[in-house]
Amino acid sequence: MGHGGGHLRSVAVTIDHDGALPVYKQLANLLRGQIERGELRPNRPIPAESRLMQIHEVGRDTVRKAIAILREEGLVIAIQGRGTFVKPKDEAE
Amino acid sequence: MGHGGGHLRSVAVTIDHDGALPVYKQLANLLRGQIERGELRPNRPIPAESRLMQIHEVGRDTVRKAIAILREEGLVIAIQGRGTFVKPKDEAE
DNA sequence: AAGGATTTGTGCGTATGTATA
DNA sequence: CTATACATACGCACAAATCCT
Repeated sequence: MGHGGGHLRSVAVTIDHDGALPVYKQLANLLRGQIERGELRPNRPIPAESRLMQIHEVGRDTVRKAIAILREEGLVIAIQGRGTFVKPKDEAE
Repeated sequence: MGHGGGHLRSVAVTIDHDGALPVYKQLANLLRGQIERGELRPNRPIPAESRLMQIHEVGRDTVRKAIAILREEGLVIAIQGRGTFVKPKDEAE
């Protein structure tokens, strides 16, 4: 289950500014993929907003909207002054 | 109870999306009433744009257009990074 | 204890795109 | 074509919490 197919599928690793999907949704999908593949590990911080802005060349508003999606999905938790951390799978809401 | 019954109150407290007046003008009227009745007090901030969006279920552009009217009327002053504040009555332009 | 750097939280300023009446 | 309304996107500024020196 999860996001579907277990076989190879092309997961976007770059942001398409002219794509059909809004940039913040693309970024959310990108980060979700990194979490699901373990590239961003549980209880570890994801890159800071300023880093994500640099890496993907987007504004802070876009970064925060993307992270907001992951927060609503319960995938990450943001802590003021510390960072945004990947939740372990068994984390209760 | 709820919204104050059906008294002869000419001041709208809700937004009518199908009303004759544009939503942003309705919202401006609503906020102006709250200021004049002292529900929004001088030198105090009015609810943030994001709050007004949630409360009245309108978009940001609509909120900003409403506030723009109050600014032109000299009722409030918006300060970037801080908020939008009710001007005291004796405030000079 | 004090100060600075980092990071998230909040809020306004502005511009553009899309849809509708 | 214009006015209204919402969504997206970037920028700037300040507050609050945390961390480090």
